[in-house]
Amino acid sequence: MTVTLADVAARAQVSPATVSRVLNGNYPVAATTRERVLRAVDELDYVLNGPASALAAATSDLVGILVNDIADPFFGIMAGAIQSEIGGPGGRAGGERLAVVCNTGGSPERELTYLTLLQRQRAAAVVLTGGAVEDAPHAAAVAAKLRKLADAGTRVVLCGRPPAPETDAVALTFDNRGGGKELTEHLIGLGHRRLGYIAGPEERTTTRHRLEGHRAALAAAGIEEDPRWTVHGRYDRRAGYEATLELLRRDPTLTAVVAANDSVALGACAALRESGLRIPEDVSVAGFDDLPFSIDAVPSLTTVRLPLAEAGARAGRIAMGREEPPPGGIATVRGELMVRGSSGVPRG
Amino acid sequence: MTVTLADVAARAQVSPATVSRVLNGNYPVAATTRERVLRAVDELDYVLNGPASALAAATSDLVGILVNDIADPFFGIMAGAIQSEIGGPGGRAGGERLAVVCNTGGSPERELTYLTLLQRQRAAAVVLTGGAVEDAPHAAAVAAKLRKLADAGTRVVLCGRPPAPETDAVALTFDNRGGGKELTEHLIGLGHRRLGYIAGPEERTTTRHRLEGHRAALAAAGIEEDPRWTVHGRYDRRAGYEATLELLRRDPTLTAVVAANDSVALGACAALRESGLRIPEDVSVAGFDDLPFSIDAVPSLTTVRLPLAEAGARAGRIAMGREEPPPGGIATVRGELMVRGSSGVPRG
DNA sequence: AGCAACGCAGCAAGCGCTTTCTATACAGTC
DNA sequence: GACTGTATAGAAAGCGCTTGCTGCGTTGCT
Repeated sequence: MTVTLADVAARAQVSPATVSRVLNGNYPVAATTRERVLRAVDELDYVLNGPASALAAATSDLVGILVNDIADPFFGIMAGAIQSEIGGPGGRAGGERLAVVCNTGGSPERELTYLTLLQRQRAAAVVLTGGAVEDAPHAAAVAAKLRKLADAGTRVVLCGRPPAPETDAVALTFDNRGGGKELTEHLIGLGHRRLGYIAGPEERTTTRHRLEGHRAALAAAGIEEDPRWTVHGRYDRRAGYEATLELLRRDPTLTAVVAANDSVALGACAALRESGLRIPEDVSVAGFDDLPFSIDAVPSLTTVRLPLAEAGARAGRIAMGREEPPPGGIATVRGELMVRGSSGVPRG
Repeated sequence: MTVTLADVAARAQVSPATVSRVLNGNYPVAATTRERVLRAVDELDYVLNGPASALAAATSDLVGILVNDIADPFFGIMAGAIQSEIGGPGGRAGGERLAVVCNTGGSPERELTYLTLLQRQRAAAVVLTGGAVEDAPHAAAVAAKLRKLADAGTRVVLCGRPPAPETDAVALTFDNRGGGKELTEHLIGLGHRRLGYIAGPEERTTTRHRLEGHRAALAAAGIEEDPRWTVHGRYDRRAGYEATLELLRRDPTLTAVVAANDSVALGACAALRESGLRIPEDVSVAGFDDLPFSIDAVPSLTTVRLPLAEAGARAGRIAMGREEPPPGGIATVRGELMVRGSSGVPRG
């Protein structure tokens, strides 16, 4: 039925071992033999049996990329960059690896299950992207899994995710705290004193870090924060829309709204506009991430640019062992404040 | 080093065969024995060896999803929906399958390579999303691959992609032609007579179909199209921006710009605005797809909504054999015209 | 010319699992 | 009490590939 190595060997009049060596190219094979084998492979339209090969060699060419939300360009951009470095088809690398992205949907259980599935497949490497959930038991479970993966020879790297303690996974962390601080400092510098903050889901590290940065900036400026100024929600436009309405209800005198990310900011803009408020004349808005669409918002969004593609590419190279991990296994990737039209001097 | 089935068997004082049967649950095993085995699995923290299992059983639990651009929500939304139905961790389905998305970047070679890689892994199913490239040799190569995959027992389904002739792959096709026609009819109905069209890459089926719909509408209204009114570019905002500038240069009297998709439309809006033109007073703009951000554009985008998530979910179910394929293996999924603020009556 | 060294190919032993077939044990039946 | 039937567990034969080791023919050296 299906063509096997042995069939190719028979056709090329060599032993299976030789065919295997030609295919893997890590053993000297005479040029003429090689050619004969290659011809046979071609003629028989042979396709290597991945599982068999993985079993015998005790390694596979699978590389997993875990993302929280595949429909979100934040992850898509990172995943694409990682994948392009992993090799995969068309990547810069030589060997053909199957770089696959797994969508956890932000669910801790799915994250764990995917890790198990990848462990089961004896993945060559795993890259986890985006913020982690701040649940101690879950964090411990993930750490344990990562340790086990590493033990089994799987390279683990975290991209845009805080380091995992008790683990020697390489981590490329975004400086969410610093970015958040800078962003709010910018608004304060413009004269804002009453700033609403639309945070992400409570339990995520990213949420907490950005919020901490925001608060640090307020504190540094001697602004006392009103608890009513912070609303939590999901990382999407809808949440931004609703949260903004809520903020406006709580305190109509706010002059700025800082959003957890750009999508949320877009929702905030919509809500403000529908409430008859001009941006930035009446209320300034700021986002985070600088996704491609942010510059097209009207007015264009003041935000913090995260080098998603660069970080992803680097993570990919590290996962492939083509770049040295940063000293200590941890690197912080900084964002860059992008001041655009959505932020301005407050009225009055 | 690593725990194997035999280790578990030894610990549970049963044969490896029994352990395998407990794990696969398709053979009667006494409750007490089962429990003993399960306990051993737990105690040893055993993880099945995927490749070995795939080799022995001649099937794997991998399901591949091919997308053209993982950073584009158009694909992200579909992929997410497919994945959630595939089962994967947390999906509705029972068995745990590893649903993985592969990013072809729109490159025909990568598409082929990924298919080979999936074939090599003996994937259980493969879903190809998005438009295909209209290159005869490549189409033939893909068709051949798909046939081979199907022969090997892999279920193949196309989602948002035209049917593959000479293949019995199930196809859920978007009615790009109909949507394009309806969109342009809407603009014509508003009084537009000079409409620019920013098309996608020339060689893509999606591009051609949408453009055909546009032209059909023009023809039906007796509007003779000026070749200068069509510009081709990539499916991103940048292309939309540049193409719009080009269109304006070629014919400053255009009263409407129809874009290949929403991202392109966003770029078009930016270019128009920078050229001092108001939307829709001076120029109307229309997109396609109705991605989440489209409603947030200012003015919000008139576009054609494609039921991406629904189609993806259906494709996923079909791929898993949990839903009957449509009669004839081909179904057309229609879009819905969303009239919003970016289109209006032309000036004058 | 003689011996070591080398290059290249084959043998064969697994890799860890699934599954067919067989064996055992018990319960039910006449 | 011998016999058949049913339920459950085990033995063993691979699945298709990789790789350490062996073997042989040839080249290089003295």
